Amino acid sequence: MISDPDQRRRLLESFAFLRAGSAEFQREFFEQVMRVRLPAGQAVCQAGAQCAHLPLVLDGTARVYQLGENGREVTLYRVHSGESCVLTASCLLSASPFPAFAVCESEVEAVVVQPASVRRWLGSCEPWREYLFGLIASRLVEVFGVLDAVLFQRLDQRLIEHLLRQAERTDSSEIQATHQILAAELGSSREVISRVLKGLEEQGLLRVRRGQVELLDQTALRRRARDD
Amino acid sequence: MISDPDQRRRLLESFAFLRAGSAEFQREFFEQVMRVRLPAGQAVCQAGAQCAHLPLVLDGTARVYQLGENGREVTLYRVHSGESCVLTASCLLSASPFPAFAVCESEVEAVVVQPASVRRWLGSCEPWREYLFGLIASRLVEVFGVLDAVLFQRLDQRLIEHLLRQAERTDSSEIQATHQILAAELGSSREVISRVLKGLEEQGLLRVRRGQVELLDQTALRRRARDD
DNA sequence: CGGCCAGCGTGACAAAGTCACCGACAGGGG
DNA sequence: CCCCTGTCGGTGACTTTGTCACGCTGGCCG
Repeated sequence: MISDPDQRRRLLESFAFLRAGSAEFQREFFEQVMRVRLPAGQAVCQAGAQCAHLPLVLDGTARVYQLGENGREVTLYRVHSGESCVLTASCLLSASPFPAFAVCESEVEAVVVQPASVRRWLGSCEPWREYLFGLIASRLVEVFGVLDAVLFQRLDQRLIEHLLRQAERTDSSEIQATHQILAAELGSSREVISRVLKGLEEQGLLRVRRGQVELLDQTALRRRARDD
Repeated sequence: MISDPDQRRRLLESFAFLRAGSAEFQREFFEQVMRVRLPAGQAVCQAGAQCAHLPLVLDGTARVYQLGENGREVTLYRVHSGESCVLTASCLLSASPFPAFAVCESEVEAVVVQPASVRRWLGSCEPWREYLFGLIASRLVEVFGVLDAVLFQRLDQRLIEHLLRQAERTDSSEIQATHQILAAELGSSREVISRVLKGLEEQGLLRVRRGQVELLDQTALRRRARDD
């Protein structure tokens, strides 16, 4: 139950489906939903677990990833503010076990919805339906993209692309990340990332320091990521 | 529009959501839906295309796969009788482009639903909602499984698993498939499949002939797939 | 100061993908 | 019958990627 008018305003701003919904839907939404705060590093879902709630993220990001038996990882996608985790949604609606892991990357502020409410609103609220299906579709596309990258693209290109994206996101040419973290991102292993980075450093495209990578020539890197 | 009583009976048998739906829903369904027959080998969807209809398969199977620029493929999942293609569904509901390819493996008999009907029934018919969400969830799980296999499992084990599944499906120890087809199934390349098969043949686990693989010692193969 | 440990480098090897090329086989037409 | 052609499979040489074992280093903390 959300009663604070400020919080209600915040939810309305963050979620278009809520603005688009009827007054009854909004009333019901505020009544049924619960606010939660999760610390950074908090595990949200374990593979094989049943999902008990659908979280809608207001602030912060969570990372959803696969884990191999040898300890290797791949990031599947991230849940940002205004979004929700489709995997959770579909597991919850079909009572299948969650086939991956999720963890909070930063402190996460969210509201959680009971499965029963998720179901009911699917029947009663068109914007809510659109919202969920939109999420599902975009996630599917993302996951397919990951699979495509893993199978059909060279690691150096993928690494460069990721570094460029990261630089753009933080608006800085210095990316704070250990080789281990980059490996987990791309589904590779630390040693390989080390080697590739070293190669790129020898070509003068970037500089490697403990815990960070500095991009030197972003245009050359972009070119390298495309054709090579 | 489906008017033939036999066909209607057949649809009712194939789709539980239809049996579970109200009389009005059934009437509307039979009225809105159209029967199609696609020959084996018919391409159903191209990457980047917009989906115009949601197909519900009555008979036959379709294969959904990713295609890399160098020509390599991976099978993502198959659509069997009684099922439908979630990718199509979600693309259609969210107007995103289809991120993969789909092709009929055998002759396929299906009914197609207009996007408008898909949407309307989501609002009006609970069993239809359950059906679609169930499909989405199971596909998601499958695709995640493929990604997991590609990243974290050895090719020989994956190949063996696939051959064993195939043998079980056709209830025969002889699998009809070229190395090329096996490679496309697993997201590998022909040469590698050839080499792996040769290795297994040298261990006396199977026999390779032109266009087919004969499994000799299924228990040993099963053991090999597990621990190795 | 010394120990500890996360982060990184490296060499040797194994697994997988790529490229080029060849031979073997099947089926059809002359 | 033979030859032609296209599909299928085998092979060697090489590259890329993953794995394993080990060792170095810089920073933190007792």
